[in-house]
Amino acid sequence: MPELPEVETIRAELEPAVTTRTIGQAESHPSTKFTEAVHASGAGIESLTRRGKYLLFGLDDDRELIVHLGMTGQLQAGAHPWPHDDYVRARWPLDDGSELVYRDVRRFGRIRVVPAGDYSTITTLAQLGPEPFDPAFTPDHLHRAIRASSRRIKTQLLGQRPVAGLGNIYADEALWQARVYPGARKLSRPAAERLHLAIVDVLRTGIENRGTTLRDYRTASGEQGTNQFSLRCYGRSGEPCDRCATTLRSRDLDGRTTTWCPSCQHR
DNA sequence: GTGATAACCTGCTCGC
DNA sequence: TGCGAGCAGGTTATCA
Repeated sequence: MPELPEVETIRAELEPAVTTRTIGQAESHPSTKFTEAVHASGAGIESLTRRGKYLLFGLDDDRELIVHLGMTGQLQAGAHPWPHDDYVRARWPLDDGSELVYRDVRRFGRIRVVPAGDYSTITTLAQLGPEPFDPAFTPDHLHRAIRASSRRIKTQLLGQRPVAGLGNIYADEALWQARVYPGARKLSRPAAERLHLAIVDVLRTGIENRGTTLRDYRTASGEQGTNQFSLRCYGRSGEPCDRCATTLRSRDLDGRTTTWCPSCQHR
């Protein structure tokens, strides 16, 4: 389940392998989620950046190849990234003899090719909140963004509008660290300041640990991340809270399994 | 426009 | 051992 730290880790590893390379005749899985991969054939790759959980390959013909990894997406580049198994959804051969390969078991990912900067057909990307490490992401911004909706705080965070890049793992971790109840619909100013700090901290730690590998996630070089050993809330239902020893609970919140401490994160 | 919910998708785990 | 049900969850579409 690649979130911002996982996508950033993959981006940083892929960047030197793909920038300045020219794409040959690409291949894609027939699902409409992936068929646009072939539209990048013949283009040169000028840059590889990230926005939230999206990878943006800047092409030399004023277009962008956009890849979202969904739940189980993996990207690797090299001479022989993967054998041709049933889960490879796209291949982009590169002019140095290597290839960029996208593999996605559950097919929740998406590949698009759009005019550079035109995200009008990718709603989530077009309406993405600020990057967590951008000066525009402030406690005040977070406070105002949360107040603008009556939805649960965790649901809003997963919606990518208050801040870009959070998924279920890092949202649970940040809310635990900030002592904010995930099902709350209002956020006080002091709580917004704690949550702002926590979001930045858990994502920065996640990047330093090269992501969280629970099942499918691998870096672009095929290695596991190590952030799973730093998790203090997500996936620990039934275990004692690191802060107060109260047993952590989990429940379904708007369709997402949510873990929290009923004592530290009181309603 | 907003909020809630279903659907997509497949490997894995668990209970029988 | 084998089978079926349920679960995991990011994004999009649909409906109220």
